[in-house]
Amino acid sequence: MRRRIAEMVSDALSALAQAEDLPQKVADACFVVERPGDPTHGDAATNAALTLAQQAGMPPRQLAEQIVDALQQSVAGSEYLSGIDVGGPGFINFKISNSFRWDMLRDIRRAGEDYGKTDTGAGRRVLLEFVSANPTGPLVVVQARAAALGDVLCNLLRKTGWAAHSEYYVNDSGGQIETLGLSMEIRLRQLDGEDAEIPENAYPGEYVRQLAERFRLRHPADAGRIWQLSERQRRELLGRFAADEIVKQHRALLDRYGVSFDRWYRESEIRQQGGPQAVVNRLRRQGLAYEREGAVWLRSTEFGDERDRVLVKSDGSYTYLLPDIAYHVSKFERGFDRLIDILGPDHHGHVPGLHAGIQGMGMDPDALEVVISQWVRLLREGAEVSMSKRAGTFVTMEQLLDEVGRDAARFFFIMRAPSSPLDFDLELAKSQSDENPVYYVKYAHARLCSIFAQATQKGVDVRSEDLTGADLSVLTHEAEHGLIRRLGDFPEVIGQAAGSLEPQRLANYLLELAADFHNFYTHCRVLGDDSKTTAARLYLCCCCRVVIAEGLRILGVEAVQKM
RNA sequence: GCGCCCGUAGCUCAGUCCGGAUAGAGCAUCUGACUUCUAAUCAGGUGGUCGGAGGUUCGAAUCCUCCCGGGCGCACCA
Repeated sequence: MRRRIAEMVSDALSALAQAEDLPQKVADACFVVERPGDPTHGDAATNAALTLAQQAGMPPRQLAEQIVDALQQSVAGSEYLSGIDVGGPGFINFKISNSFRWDMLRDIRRAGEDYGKTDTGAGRRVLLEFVSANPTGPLVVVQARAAALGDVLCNLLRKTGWAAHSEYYVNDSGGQIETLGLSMEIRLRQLDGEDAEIPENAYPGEYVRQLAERFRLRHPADAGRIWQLSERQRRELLGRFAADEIVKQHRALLDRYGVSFDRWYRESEIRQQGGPQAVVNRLRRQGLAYEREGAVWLRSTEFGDERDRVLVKSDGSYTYLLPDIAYHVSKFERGFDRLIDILGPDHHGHVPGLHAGIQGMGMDPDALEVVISQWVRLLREGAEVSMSKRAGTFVTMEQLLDEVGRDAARFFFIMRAPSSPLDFDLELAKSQSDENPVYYVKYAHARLCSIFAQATQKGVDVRSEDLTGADLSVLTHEAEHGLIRRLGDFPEVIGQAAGSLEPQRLANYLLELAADFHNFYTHCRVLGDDSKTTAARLYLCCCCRVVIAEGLRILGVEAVQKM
């Protein structure tokens, strides 16, 4: 629609230029057609006269009048436009016709859940990596945020025509697994009645003790035999066992959260395939890696990094960065031409090295987009819940889910821009009341379902063909027009949210849509005496329900029938 | 010190990418609306130096520069 209007304005400008009322260059200047914030200004507006006034050498309003004159012809010929005028400092406002509204509703009903789907991605392959928590302890609240974000982005990208895959990178190798093994060893000694202290560099959590108990239960034979192994072998065995168990727990918890991954990619796989070694070899060959003080360094300053980064430590073990570069190389090799990493706020220092590594390996660093998912601050009764592990007040993702539930948690995380630190009010998220935005949207959906249930009782089948033929011309109330207009915005919102990787746009849209619906519900009785009005309003309700349900599906929030 | 993010109503935040019409919601607070499809709702009132200062522009919350405040990062940790 807006594109059509833009063409008309363009044509009008050319016509004016041709008639020599305007300098030629005005005809190809830029302007936008958008929806005005204030509905009384019409359904679409262009700032053409404002941007071009100076070049045309006349006041904006006067130019606007001329453009409007030139547009009159085409507006009169369009079945989708019903009016045009000049407003404010020189905006040209367009009013859409009723037939446009009706056609749009029919499009929505025909498309159903496919409404808003686009082919922007053209089937190109994109890989989203998110959460990727170390398997050394329970998932925490920031990871719940990243999980919701990644899952919703994945849905949005699929909705816009991308072949999106989600992946979880499991750091199941390296120093931290050894540390985990050490922690297990201490706990096993304690279980055997030894008076073993937990050293500073081990994980102190209670969960390690539970894992140790499980190890004894599962492998009673090994539990005695491990003490004959070398320290290194023992810690590796125990660390691996614990990490595997923790990964299983993470996976189960994420499942419960409604987040599943297409693939769990283990760092140990990358290592077994020799990925890190291959990276070092190639970088060395190209002079992009060098040895200094017994360590191998990446010459990342070559690519704009502020300092070079260590790839292989002087003790021969890898840094986090090296296998991660190898992992990203594998992403490209597996045919993904766009990569999105969602990282926690404490990891952004890692990005320049990764970019440099990718570039050094001959890949396009711009193909990797990094989204930083910011901190979450938990509030309880207005006070911050301290997240200190030592103080023992720290809240895990599991506790959060137990307390507020999946839908509220996901919606709250998605409501805010990823780059903004988030205050999560536990009381508000839990409250089953009008204060809670999650319920506001869900309630709109439940209300719609309730209307359909009533309609069915009265013998009207909302899925039947007779509704398809409803006469939509009776939808004339302001609340109806507002709702229809909002429904028409859905594809654009999807496009924006997916394009900017900012799902909060969709959450905010759904809140606005729900508000429009509640307003409509209050002012326009659906199941009334007049069967024509009833049919048309049911038709509108069908469209509204589809859009809310589809929006909630993308957010991973359940669209309930009853509340 | 350097880099990234944030600063909009009493509180929590949209809006910033792509500059436009009197800057929007929710919560809090005040006033109204249930014999009718769910009042988990609706209508209305109160509430603003868009962190500050310059600059660009016909026009700036939005773009540029500088400054202030808060968070995070700057390891042979991950």
